[in-house]
Amino acid sequence: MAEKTRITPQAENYPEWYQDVIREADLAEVAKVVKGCMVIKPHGYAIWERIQAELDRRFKATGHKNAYFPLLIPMSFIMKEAEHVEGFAPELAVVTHAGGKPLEKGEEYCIRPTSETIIGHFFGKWITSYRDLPLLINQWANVIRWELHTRMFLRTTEFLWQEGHTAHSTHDEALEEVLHILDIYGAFAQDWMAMPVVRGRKTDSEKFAGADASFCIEAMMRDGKALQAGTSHDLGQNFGKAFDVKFQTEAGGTDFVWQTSWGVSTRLVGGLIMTHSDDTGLILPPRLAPIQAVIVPIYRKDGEKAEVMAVAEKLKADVAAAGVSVELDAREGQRPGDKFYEWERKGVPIRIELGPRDIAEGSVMTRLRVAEGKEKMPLATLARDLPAALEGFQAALLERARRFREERSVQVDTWSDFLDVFKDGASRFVWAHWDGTRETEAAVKDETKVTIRCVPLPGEGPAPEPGKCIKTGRPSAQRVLFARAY
RNA sequence: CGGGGCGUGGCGCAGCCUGGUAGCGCGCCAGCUUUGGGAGCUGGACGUCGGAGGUUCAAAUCCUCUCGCCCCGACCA
Repeated sequence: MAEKTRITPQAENYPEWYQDVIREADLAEVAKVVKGCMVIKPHGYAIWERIQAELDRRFKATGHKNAYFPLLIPMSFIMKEAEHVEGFAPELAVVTHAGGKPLEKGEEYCIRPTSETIIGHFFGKWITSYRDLPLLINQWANVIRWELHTRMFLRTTEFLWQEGHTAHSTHDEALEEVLHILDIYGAFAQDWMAMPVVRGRKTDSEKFAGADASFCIEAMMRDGKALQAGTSHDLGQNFGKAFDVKFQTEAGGTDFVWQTSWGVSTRLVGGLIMTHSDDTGLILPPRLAPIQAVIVPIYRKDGEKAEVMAVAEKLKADVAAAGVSVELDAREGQRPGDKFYEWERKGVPIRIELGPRDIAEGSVMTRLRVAEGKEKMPLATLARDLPAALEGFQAALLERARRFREERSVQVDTWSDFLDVFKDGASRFVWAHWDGTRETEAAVKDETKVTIRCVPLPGEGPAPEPGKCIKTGRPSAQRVLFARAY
């Protein structure tokens, strides 16, 4: 029988493949009626909810508290921090009319593109003493940035995220917070998303508008491009000064607070898709899969149906009791083959087939989402063994992703080799020397569209060794990460 | 904003050149037969052909304007 090709193969057209996977897994659709926006459908939103739940747990475990600030920000606030204005002004959506009347100049609001300014304002009201510090706040919210090019999950006009905002009495403490959060992001990406990341510092030209330094985690997608999956910023005293957030120090003087901000967004869902999925559809790591296991009952006659469904219901209850999120696909009118393909497209990690033959043998046929064949497992102990099987699958996905990345990571020492790696729009992770100047970085970008993703933190990437800049030949202390990026 | 493309049942498309009263596939609904890797047959529902104006006896088709979307470039989590 002819295989239905609902999903464009990755090798044929990667962007098409990405869109197809999202459609076939029923994660989201382009809103169309609202420019650049998307509708996150239940299966996609459920993944985001699982991401939220785990990150929220980790933030709270490290002393952060959730709060909520207004969606609308006075335009005057945005104007207060020079670099911030310059960075965000072009992509603001501004409210110019309200209550049936135009707003006066100076009364306009923008819809938040990020909340440093309005949170800075309130920090100024809340903080008076070193005893009020550190102040550790997180907000789950939506933001709007008027992007020219949008792609579902990766870059949409409106997106969901969390933004952490903290204030500290010393720069050392603020920097510690910035790096601590980066570790949380890195650990989450690796342990929950099964997505290996490189932790690093952004170059000056890539850093957040208004930050002294930006740190990031960078992941490799299956086309070799890099995805910035999370950022953590050392804001210095920039916003403290702009919003007059002063405090009395223990010694009796006054100082401006040292702030940080950090965030991850629904972009993570895009990263998840592009880290694991294949030409059959979505692949989800069990820890983030809304449905971890699906039971597909198989029967011919009504008599068989009653027996199979009874056993299936019992199995479902046992599996659920073992802590596994399980669904029994009892839909009529669809043959098992249909259901198999559907759940594969949706990325369910393990499928359990249960029919009269299995019941007679006291077993079930199982199949992991990434596997050659099926495995027979005893019915009696399945519920007990399933959690371990899922953990094994989680680990296997991480290992697979890690191997994929390593195979596409190279150290490059000459400009011609560099051009060769990135020719025809290809991308890999290239570790190469850079002279540290903005000019050289810009020259590389202009010529190749390749950017420096980050300067790796200690322990990331190749061990630091001096060398010569790939473009200018000038001295360099360590290799940095180059790649095409989303 | 520059270059290219496209708007026709829910989705994907044909029809347009050469005007004649809208068709195909998938999906959907009903019934029967099926059900261990994408089922078959029969019957059925669903369209102001993106919008406005014009030419004409007659416009999905020709002309003008307009709106929207997609792809490629400059901004970005």
